[in-house]
Formats: sequence, structure tokens, C-alpha cells
Amino acid sequence: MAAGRPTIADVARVAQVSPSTASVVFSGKASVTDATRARVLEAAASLGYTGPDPRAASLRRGSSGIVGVVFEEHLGAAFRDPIKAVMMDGLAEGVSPLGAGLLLLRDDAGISPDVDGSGAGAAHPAQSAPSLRSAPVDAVVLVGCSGRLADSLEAVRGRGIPVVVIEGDAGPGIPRVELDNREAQRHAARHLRSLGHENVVLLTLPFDARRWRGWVAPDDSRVPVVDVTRERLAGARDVFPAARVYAAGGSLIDEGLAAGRSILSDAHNRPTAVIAQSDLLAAGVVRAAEELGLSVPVDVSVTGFDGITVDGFAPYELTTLVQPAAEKGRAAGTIVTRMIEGLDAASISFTCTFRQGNTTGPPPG
Amino acid sequence: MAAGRPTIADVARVAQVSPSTASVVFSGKASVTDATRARVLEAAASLGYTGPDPRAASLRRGSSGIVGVVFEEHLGAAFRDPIKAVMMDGLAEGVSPLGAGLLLLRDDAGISPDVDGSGAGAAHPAQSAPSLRSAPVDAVVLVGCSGRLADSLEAVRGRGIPVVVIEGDAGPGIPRVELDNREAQRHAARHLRSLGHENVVLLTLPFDARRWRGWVAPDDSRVPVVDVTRERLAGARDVFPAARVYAAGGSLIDEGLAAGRSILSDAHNRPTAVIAQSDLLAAGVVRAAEELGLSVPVDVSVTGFDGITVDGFAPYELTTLVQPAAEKGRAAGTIVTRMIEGLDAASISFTCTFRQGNTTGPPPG
DNA sequence: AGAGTCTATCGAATCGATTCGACGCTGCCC
DNA sequence: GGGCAGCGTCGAATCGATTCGATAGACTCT
Repeated sequence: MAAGRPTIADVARVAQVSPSTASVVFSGKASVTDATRARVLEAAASLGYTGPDPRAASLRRGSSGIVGVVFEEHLGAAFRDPIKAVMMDGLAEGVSPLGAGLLLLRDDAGISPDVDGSGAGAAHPAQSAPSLRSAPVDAVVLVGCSGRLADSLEAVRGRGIPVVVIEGDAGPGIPRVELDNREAQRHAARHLRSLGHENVVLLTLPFDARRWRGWVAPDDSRVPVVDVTRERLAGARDVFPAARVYAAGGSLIDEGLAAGRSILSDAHNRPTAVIAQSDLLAAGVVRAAEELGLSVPVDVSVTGFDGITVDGFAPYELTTLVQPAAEKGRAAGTIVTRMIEGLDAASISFTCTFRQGNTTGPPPG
Repeated sequence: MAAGRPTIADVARVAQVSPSTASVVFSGKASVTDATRARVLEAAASLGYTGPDPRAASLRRGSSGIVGVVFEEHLGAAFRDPIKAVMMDGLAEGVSPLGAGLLLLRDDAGISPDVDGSGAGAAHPAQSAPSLRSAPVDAVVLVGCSGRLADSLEAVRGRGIPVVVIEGDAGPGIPRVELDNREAQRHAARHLRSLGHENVVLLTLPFDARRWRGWVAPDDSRVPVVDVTRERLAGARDVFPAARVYAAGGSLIDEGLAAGRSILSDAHNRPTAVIAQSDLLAAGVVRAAEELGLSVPVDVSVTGFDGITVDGFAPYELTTLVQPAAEKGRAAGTIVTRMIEGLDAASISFTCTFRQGNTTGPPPG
């Protein structure tokens, strides 16, 4: 009689109700007599029916309850960044009114869909990467997207799916969740200048996906393609236009430590302050200073960026710019929620809060 | 003419082919004349058709290309654990032959589906949490699941969806990806004993979801409900049955630091070695020792667990048990892939590698 | 008591694509 | 030249649930 899994039609038949009624029992979209409900539930139990097939439901309803989150890097790398982790938490919360799950996607997708047109031979199955195109998402959130995947994005938008970008630019018409990176970094720089610092080094996040590290020569015209790096760098230069620049290979204490050694080891040309573009980098610089027998903030001042709790960094408390990471995620969630509901939503910009810790002070001597 | 988004039928009509042919052009499942393909593609372009609707496709094909990953904690918390982050990377790789994305789900779902039966008044829309039941997944991976959500799990299995558990027990018949936690921890303990240690303290991961911290009295009969904690504890006790036990509130350097202060501060009853259940905890204990003017490994030995690179911990190199985190994830991916293909797959157990660092040595005196 | 208002249930259409078997056509080979 | 193989295309059935409008019956209000 029944082949394969039971369907709601089978349940309806056994319970002697119409499929519509059975459906309603599971969705709760209309009222049903207790007796009817009981009969349907009983029938479902006897058949081993465990609820409506999500695939069929999402086709009919036109929505899947899934929000895609696109990263530009290895998933593992994304999760190791504390800011992104917190942001994901906020995002999960922000989309929860949709009853939505988060679908993780890497940004390397977007290869054109037409496969080999070779006539002869068995066509290879052509492994499809998990792609924006083929994912049943109700909305998409791009995290620091790098601008390629433009075609996938176009396809998604063509399907009428809302898209939001967090800290990045995905072209006109796509709402963004932004941070006042430049203004905030300027604030920290002014703080240092008002303390009397003049010889300052800027320690930046990676300039591009290649993540090379080292001094950036003054005549080097390379501009960071990573938005965050570029904006924070600009903010620091607003105050210290001539400051030397050192690029780190990533946001890690160990990267900051290595960079700090390079930056601070030359006693002749040692800066009195280092402006780091992340708290982890800053923590590394502080470690490097310790190693070299320098005292923070007496011999050298260090500022961070992010406002996270650096695990294992106590009793230091970084002078830093606290960014509302969870709020950023939540806002992205709220925006896509609004867009799904047909309301159109504008970009939103968040502001960092300057927090004075114990890693900055007047320059020595 | 056309209302709403164009469908493949519209494209077919414009291209003057049958829907089946148009479908084939996009899926590549059969061969098509170049001319025909071109006509279809052109028609699609002119209509703004960006490819098949994933919802419809997944209904018909019976699979969505999505693997659900269920965590027992806040998403953010999960990502901050380096082991989980690496494991996710491996998992992403392991499921990539499916062309699958990873759907993040929290474990708090599974509330019964029958909503309020109140007759009067407008029924509240009853926000549905993103749930295992309602997610269009082809397979499910449980990460350290805590055993509730048994009902959701039952529903999923009832639908014939493969389930795998990483480090946990989800009942009989569910394949597991395991680690030789007990054996590995025993190895580390024996290493310490062979060095001559006798007064050892065990610093554990949380016992349960409440995450209380502090000494566990010898007569305390509480058994950790968390598998990992329990097994590693058992392994250490195999060698040091009488060792004192201190539970941490989480796997963090700061937790290890706080615990380390408690454990090491009493000069009268100071252990000569601490067996920590994670590298981050161990790093914290080393920091605590430093703070107290103790030298590691001269005054006190410390072992960790996991084999991660603790950011900012150099030049120390923990004596620890290296677990193949990425392989664990990849194996889970492989298993669900096999199960989806109808092959049945057995549980798999991984082995940790003992790595001698510079944080263990003979006891003082 | 009659008219009006709910309420529970039902039927049938619909969501959009995929797929399998059939069919005609071209070209090859003996 | 006739039969056979193979390839490209088509039709029609199917995946499983949701939802809208209709209907019949029960209840309320004056």
C-alpha cells in the first residue's frame, strides 16, 4: 500500500479527514477541534509520520527559513576571529524572528553553471560547490565580502532575495551594516597625540587576501583592498600622516608579537606608541614590549581595536575602541527580516566607543 | 504577461523547447545541442531567469544539499572553541562531495509542534524556532550533544535522514565519531607519574551545562554529564585515583588562570603537577604559576589536551595530547556522505598523539 | 424565532522543477 | 538498401504540502 515514507495525504486518509485539515493540524494556521486533532495525531503516530517534509513545505510557502551567511575565508578562520564569532551570535538572534537557521557558505562559489558541452563520453558529474545559486535561502548576509562573487550575487538578487553586507561594499542598492572605523581610529590617534606622542607606528590588519606581512615603505602606493584595514589606516593617518606602517598577516596575538618585535627592537628608532588595528594584535605588541624589557605604558603605549576580552591578557586592559559586534549581527538580521517582509531597509552605521585602559600614557622622557 | 519571477516553463516557451529540455540545459544531466542550449540560455537571459528555484529542485530531487550541524550552546561560544572551529573546517571539507552547505542549529529546539488550542481570539503566530524538524537537511551532525532533543532526533531519523554524533552518545544505531579521551589522558598521567609526580591536581572542563567551578570534594559523587569531561577525568584517575579535582567553568585561559591561582597558591599543599583537560586551561595554569613566581616545569608541571596552537603562548610549548580535530570533522562528513548514498557506515574512533613540550619535568626536590 | 456570525472542514488548484520512457531522426555498417 | 544504434527532444507524471474560497452546521443577539 504505502511505498516509501508516509505523506500527509496518507495521514489524512487514515484519520478520515481532508489533507487540508491534516496540514492545519501540523501548521497550526487555523483552528481544529480537539477531537480531530487527536485523530490526526494518532493516525500520524500509527503511520510513523513525523511531520511535513520541509522541502515540500518550503516550495509551497515560498520560503525556507534559512538565511545564508557568506564568508570570504575558511570557515575555521572565520570562527577563530572573536569579533566574527560574537557577530554570528548577534546575527542568529537577529534572524530568530524568522525562525531561520544560518547556512554557512564560502565565497569561492559562483562558477558558471553551464558545464562541459563535450558530446562524447560520460559527462563527469561536475561536483557542484555549495553555492549561493543553488541554496534555498530566504536572504543572504555577506561578511566582509571581497567583491568577487558578483555574478552569484546578481543571480540571488535577480531571484528577489534580500542581501545585506556587513563591513563591505557589494555595490549600489545593497544595504550595509557599517562601523565608523575611520572616525574611531582617529579618536584613538588623537588620544595618543594629546598625550604627547609623535613617533607612532601603525600596525595594520592584512592589506589583501595574500596576507603578506612587514613594513610598508612610505612611497608604497598599495592601498588595502580590505575595507576595514583601509578605513582604520586612513583614520590613523588623519592624525599621524607620516607614521610608519607595518602590516600584519592576520588578527592574532602571535602576529602582533612578531610584528611588535620588529617594530620595537630598534632602540634608535623606536616609536613611543603603536596603534594596532585589532585587540589581538595589540596584545601581541604588549607581549613583545615585555619581552624586550619595555614597560607598557611607561616606555611604549599601545592601542587596540574591537573591545573584546583578550583571553589571558589580564591584568592589562587595552586602551581600545569598543565595537558593538553583537549589535552589528543583530542589525543585519533585523534588516533582512524587514526586507523579507517587504519593507525596505536602509543601511545602518554603528559607532565605536573609546575605552581608556592601562596601555596608554605619556611618552617616556 | 508574466507575473512574478519567470519559471523554467516560461523560459522553455520563449526558447520554443519543452520544459524538460530547458531543465536539462541547467542541470547538465543529459546532452543538448549547442544551438538549443544557446537558445535556452538566451531566452533565460532575456527573461531575467537566473536558474532553477532551489526549493522546487530540492523537492523533486529529494535532497537539498544541506547538512545540519547541531550545537548545544550559543553559536558564538561554539566558534570560540578552537577545536570546534577546526572541526567545522574539516566537516565543511568532508561534506563538500555532497555539494552541501552547513546549516547551523541550536539544540534548544524540539518543542512539541501542536500549538495553542484556544478557540477564541486571534491565535498568535507562534514563532517557530529554527528546528531540526523543519529544516530541509539531507543529514545531521550532532556536536557534543547533550541528550535532550531526543524527540527532534527521533523525528529526523523517522524521516530517514542520516545522523552522526561527534563526541557524544545519541543512542543506539547512531554512528559516532569518537576520540580515545580516556586512554589519551591516561597516557599523559603515566608520563607524569614516570617523571616521579605523586601530588597531582586534575583541572577539568565543565561537569555540566551549569558550568559551576571549584574544588570537587573527594566524597562528591557528581559524575560529569559531559562525555569529554567524564572520560578524560576517568583516564587521569586510572593513574592517580586519589588526585584532587578542580572543575573549570569553560575552556579558556582566564578560567585556567583563576583555577591555577586556587590550585597553586597554597604553598603547603601545592601539587607538583596539574593535568588540565584542555590546552587553554593549561596555558592559564602556566600563567598562574608565573604570577606566583613558580617556574614551569621546574616547580610545577602542566599538561594540556587538544594540541592546538595557543595564540600568544610562545615560547612555551605545552606537553599535551594532540587530537586530530580536522580529521574528526572530515570523518563525520564522510560518514554522512556514505549514509546518504545508502551504504551504511560504522562509528569511527580517533587516537590522540602524545606530544612532549616544555611544560613537564621531574617534580622539584 | 429569524437573521447574522463564527467555526471547523473540505476540494481543488498551485508552488516550480525533474525525470523516465517514448519517439523520431541521422548516420553507420554490412 | 535495409536494419540498427545512438542521440536529442518531448510529454506527462510526480515530488508533498499549503491555502483560498466555499459550505454546512452551530451559536448568538434582539
